[in-house]
Amino acid sequence: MGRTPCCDKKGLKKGPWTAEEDEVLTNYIKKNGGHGSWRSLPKMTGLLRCGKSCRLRWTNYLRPDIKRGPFTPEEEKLVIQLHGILGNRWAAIASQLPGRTDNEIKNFWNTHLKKRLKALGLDPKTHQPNHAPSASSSISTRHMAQWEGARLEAEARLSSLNTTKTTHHCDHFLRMWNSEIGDSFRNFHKPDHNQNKNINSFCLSPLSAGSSSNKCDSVSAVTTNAADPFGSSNNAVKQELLCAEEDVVQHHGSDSSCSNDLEDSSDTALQLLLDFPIYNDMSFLEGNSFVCPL
DNA sequence: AAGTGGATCAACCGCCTTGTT
DNA sequence: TAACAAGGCGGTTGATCCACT
Repeated sequence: MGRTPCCDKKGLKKGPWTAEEDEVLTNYIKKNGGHGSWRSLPKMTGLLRCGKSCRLRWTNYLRPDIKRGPFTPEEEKLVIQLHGILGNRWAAIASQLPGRTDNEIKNFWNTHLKKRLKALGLDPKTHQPNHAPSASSSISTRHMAQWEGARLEAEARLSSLNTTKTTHHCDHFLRMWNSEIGDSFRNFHKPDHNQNKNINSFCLSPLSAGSSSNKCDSVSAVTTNAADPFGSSNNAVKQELLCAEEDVVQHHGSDSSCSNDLEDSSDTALQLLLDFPIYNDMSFLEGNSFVCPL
C-alpha cells in the first residue's frame, strides 16, 4: 500500500521561484478567487511545481497580506511570550501576528531570539534560567509572588468593570481559553502530568506536549479539573471563566456576533491571557539592551 | 582580490491531522 | 471503521550574502 507521493517528482522544478512563476501563480489565484485544489493547481497553470511547493510559495511569500520588513519590538515581545506558552508551534504563534508567516517566525526565532535568550542566560526551550542554583525554590517563590500579583490585578479589574464590560472581557478570555493557547495550558496542567505545577509555570514554560484534541471541554476542564489550574487562591480568574461559561450558554449559536466581537477585541483577549507579571518584565527587549548582544 | 565562516531565509522533506468515501 | 487524499506543520537544508582576514 503506502502513501502516494504528493506529486510526481519527475520533471518538476525545484529551488527558487522565478518572477514568471510567481506571476503565473498569483494571476491564477486572483483570477479564480482562490487557489482551489493545490494538487491540481500546477496542471491548471502549467507550472512545473508540485502543489505543495505552490502552496508554500503562496502562503509564505506571494499572499497579498504578507507583512514584509523587520519585526517590530512589539512583535518580538509577542513572539517570545507566545513561544513561552506554545513552544515551537509556529503556526499557532503566527496566527497571533497578522501578516507574519509561521516560516518567517520560525526563522526569526532560530536566528535572532533564540540567541538573545541564550545570551541572557535563559534556556530558549524552557524560558528558564540555565544555571540557577536552587532554582526550584527561588523560581517557585518568585512565581508565587508573580501569580499573587496577577490575582490582585484580576480582582481589581473585575471590581472596576461594570457588568457589560465584565461579560465582554470574560468572552475574550474564554475565546482565548478555547484557542490553542488554552489547550496548551490545559495540557500542561493535566492532573496526571503536572500535579505539582502551578499557574506560574505556565508563564515561563513552553508546552512541548503537542496538540490537544479536547477543544470543546475547556470550561468544564476549568470547573472540574482536580488539579485546579488556577490554584486555590485565584478566585478572580476562576470567576472570570465561570462568568464566561454563563455567557457562552446565553449566546450559544450566535456565531456571527461572536466573530464580530473577536475581530474587534483580539488584542484585548490576547492581552488578558498574556497579562502576567513575568511577561511584563521584558525590559531586555527595550532601550539599549534591546540591541542583540551578540 | 581571494578565501573563509557565520548569518539569513526561502524552500524542501517527511510526518501528522483532517476530511471524504 | 478503514483506507485514502489532501492540506498543514515543524524540522532541516542549502543557496546566497556579507563581514572579516
